[in-house]
Amino acid sequence: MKSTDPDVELLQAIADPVRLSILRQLASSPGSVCACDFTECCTVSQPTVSHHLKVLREAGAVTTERRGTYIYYELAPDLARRWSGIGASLAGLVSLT
Amino acid sequence: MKSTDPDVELLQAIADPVRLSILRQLASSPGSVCACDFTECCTVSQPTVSHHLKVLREAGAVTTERRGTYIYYELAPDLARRWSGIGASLAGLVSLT
DNA sequence: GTCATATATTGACAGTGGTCTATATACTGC
DNA sequence: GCAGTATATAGACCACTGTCAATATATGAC
Repeated sequence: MKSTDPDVELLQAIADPVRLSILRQLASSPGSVCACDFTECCTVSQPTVSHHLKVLREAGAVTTERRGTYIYYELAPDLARRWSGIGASLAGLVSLT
Repeated sequence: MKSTDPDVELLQAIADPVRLSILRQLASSPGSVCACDFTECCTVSQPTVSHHLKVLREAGAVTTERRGTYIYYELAPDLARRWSGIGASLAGLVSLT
């Protein structure tokens, strides 16, 4: 289905139950979250979590930062803007934070 | 991948290039759009368009109205609100139209 | 260097989903 | 009733994707 369209790519990244859980956990956490914390919330194996994180990273939905052995994840700074942009093209949404 | 979660269902419905095109065409059209008008914009066959419209309908993204032989599609009235709700749970978006 | 732990990659499998052709259904007008 | 057109459904095919176990890589402590 080759997307090539970054909007579609972002939407496809978000449109998965595990990845949506990950993003919501990131959104509800004050700072960044260690990759090891996602395993418990999603009932999937560590490689599967790693795979989903990669998808989110490549879609530009999250950013990472290594601190020693651990890797910490955050929502991408422009995620809100991209979301608003797609929403505006769909339903005339006015938005902003 | 059984979604069961209506948010995931809506996102999966939107996260397809053909369906996103359909939604954008609906958003940019003043009134409702005849189903027959989607075939040209998307370069897919009529049954494929019908399939995508069904997915959008079942996800609650569009509503339909039959007028004679034709069936007209519109964006669902609560699509903007649902979009905002998901965005708020993801990135603290404030939105509204 | 070795060991332990955190994360990523590989490779395989099963299920899902988008697409088509062919066919069926729904509606209008005669 | 029949004919024509718009939309939907059925069934098949192929590609993609989510999942896992096994393995590899990376980092820190020693």
